[in-house]
Amino acid sequence: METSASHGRSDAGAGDLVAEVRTAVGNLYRRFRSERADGALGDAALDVLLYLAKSGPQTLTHLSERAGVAPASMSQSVNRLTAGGYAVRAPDPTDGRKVLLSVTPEGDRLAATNRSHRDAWLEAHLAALDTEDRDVITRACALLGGITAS
Amino acid sequence: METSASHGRSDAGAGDLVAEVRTAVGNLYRRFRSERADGALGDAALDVLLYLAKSGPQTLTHLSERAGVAPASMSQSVNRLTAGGYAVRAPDPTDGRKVLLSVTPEGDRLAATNRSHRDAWLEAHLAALDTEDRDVITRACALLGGITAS
DNA sequence: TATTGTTATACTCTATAACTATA
DNA sequence: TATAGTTATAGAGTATAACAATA
Repeated sequence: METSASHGRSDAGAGDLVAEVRTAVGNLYRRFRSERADGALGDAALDVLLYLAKSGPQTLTHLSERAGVAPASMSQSVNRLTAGGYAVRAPDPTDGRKVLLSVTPEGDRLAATNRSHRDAWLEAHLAALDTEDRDVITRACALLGGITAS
Repeated sequence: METSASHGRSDAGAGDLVAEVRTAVGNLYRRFRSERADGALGDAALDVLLYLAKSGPQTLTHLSERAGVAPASMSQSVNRLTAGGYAVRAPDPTDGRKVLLSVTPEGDRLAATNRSHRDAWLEAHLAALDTEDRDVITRACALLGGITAS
């Protein structure tokens, strides 16, 4: 008998693979969301903070597009950052309609704390894999990233 | 120069790989959540419905463990199914403490509608890949699934 | 007019705490 | 006592609609 799953036959395997991807992605995402250093910020707000800390000031539209959410949704995630004193809004000097979000020193501190903690769990497991297995995951991320980008 | 990303070097690549996995998983998850046939049910409730329709009656505890959420959270997802007439609660004949969730004929119909629609987008993209690429994704899902299960 | 961003409002999802019922 | 499940309550995340300000 053919082992259609491991050989990846075109028609028969595609449906099953969808389920496998859904399960793996769902479980990982939920795990990510629960891996936070403290309760100061939720996952979405923390993700924005980490991005701002790494990439410098960004406009709201850019942040919302990156996260794949509506501008109004991002505005509220940003509200949680500003309410906590982790970020500030400033007008864009070249275009008065735009707002530039920047991280405060306190936001930088929180970002540093969470960056290491947030990824520690997954990083440890990935480091335990051998080079070949990590390469498989790297290539799969690239393939799946190409799909979501399309 | 070495192409460290594609070769997956042990130490240097682990941190970057975490970011790649986070990005790919986050983007896919948000895409999944937005791919619903209609507004009758949210993603979590729909996921339970599809599972029940496929696997038959299950207890609440089993459903909560499968989804990786608290029993109280699952009870409320189930409430949305029963409120919409898509599932019913019944006592377990062998243990009065347990509740068995079952799908109604209407729930079965909604499940059938959503199952095809929900997966259509990803399935089309996966089918467009060649056998080798699909195999990479299959193996990556298995590897990542092993990590979340641990 | 088009773009950028905000607030108002409502819904889903999830968690913890407190409770009931059964084993 | 321990297990299975529920309700109450609260917070995060998201969306749409309506709005203001700037280009």
